[in-house]
Amino acid sequence: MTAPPTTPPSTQAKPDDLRAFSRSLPMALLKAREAVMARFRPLLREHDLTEQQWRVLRALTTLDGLRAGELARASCISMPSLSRILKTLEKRGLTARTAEDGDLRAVQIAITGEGRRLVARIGPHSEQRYAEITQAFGARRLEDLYAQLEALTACLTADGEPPLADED
Amino acid sequence: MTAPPTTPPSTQAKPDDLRAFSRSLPMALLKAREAVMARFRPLLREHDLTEQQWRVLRALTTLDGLRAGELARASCISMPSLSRILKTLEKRGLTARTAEDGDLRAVQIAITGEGRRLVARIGPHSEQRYAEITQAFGARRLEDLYAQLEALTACLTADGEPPLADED
DNA sequence: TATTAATATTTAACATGTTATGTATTGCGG
DNA sequence: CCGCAATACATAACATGTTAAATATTAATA
Repeated sequence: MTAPPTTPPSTQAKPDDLRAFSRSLPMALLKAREAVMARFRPLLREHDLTEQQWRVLRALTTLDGLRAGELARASCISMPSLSRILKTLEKRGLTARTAEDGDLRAVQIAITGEGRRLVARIGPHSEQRYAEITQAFGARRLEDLYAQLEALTACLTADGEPPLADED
Repeated sequence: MTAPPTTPPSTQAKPDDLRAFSRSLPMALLKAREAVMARFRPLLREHDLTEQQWRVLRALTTLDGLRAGELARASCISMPSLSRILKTLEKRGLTARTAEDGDLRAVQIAITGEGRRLVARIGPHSEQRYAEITQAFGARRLEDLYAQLEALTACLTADGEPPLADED
């Protein structure tokens, strides 16, 4: 009873639901992400940047003058977190806010010259780590993995979940 | 100009390194994980459990009497976080600590009867969400994705990184 | 125009991740 | 037995994730 319906191909004799636990998709994604980030964290730490701060700067380098909401989506950071992160980055003089003309609610975020210089300094090293990972895992396999991850994300975010359930 | 990048579906001609940004492996893994977790979070929320608390209870259901360090590794949670989580779970009467005989430093963590009952109540629903995901994405593709994620993790954690760099 | 709903952002409260440090216990060398 | 490194946890400090509520501004409507 309560047999995990996943029924993966190669299975041993294990206490029934243990395997279902260690074979958790969120865990697998978490571990993979951790393994990847471990390659980048030391580099960012050298420049006193967190992973998320780096994502914000990186996004602004490409897409400057974004509104906060757009920046949040582009960097995969929630608005509350972004608010705090921008406060920190502004204190360091790496970004700046400016109110939008037409809409006084909106704020446009820009990266400063100093911010750009920092990204320019770190960028090449980051690319190098990326190249190492690509080489270690294989460029083709990596492309394949990208495709599968995007497919999974699309498959789960597109629809499938009725907008809202019911009971609190 | 500075067109809002709200969900650009097909990659067009974009400023060179934008793609490198949106094609970040950590981001891809993050998005996929988010998409998956979105299916489980409402369920856990109904029972006032966070994702990490659930991982701990789930691990203890299978492997009871683990030491804190072992539990941390099994559930992919850092020791500092686990310490806090166990405090919360104990207050709710779902887990219990007991000192180990031979080694007074070590602590063995056990799940209580109430904890087991809670897991038993949530488990089937969780399995159902899992089955939905499996069906939506395809069982075979999912197995393939597992294999690739594990390969990537192994490939990056095995070696490749000299133990420690140099400068401060 | 006054009211109200919707939008963009911020703040608050709590839980967790990350890094460094503290504390108790064990094990070892002298 | 004593001093000391190593081990197993716990705590602290800061940054972020998550959820809900607050604030300010705009849009919609009566």
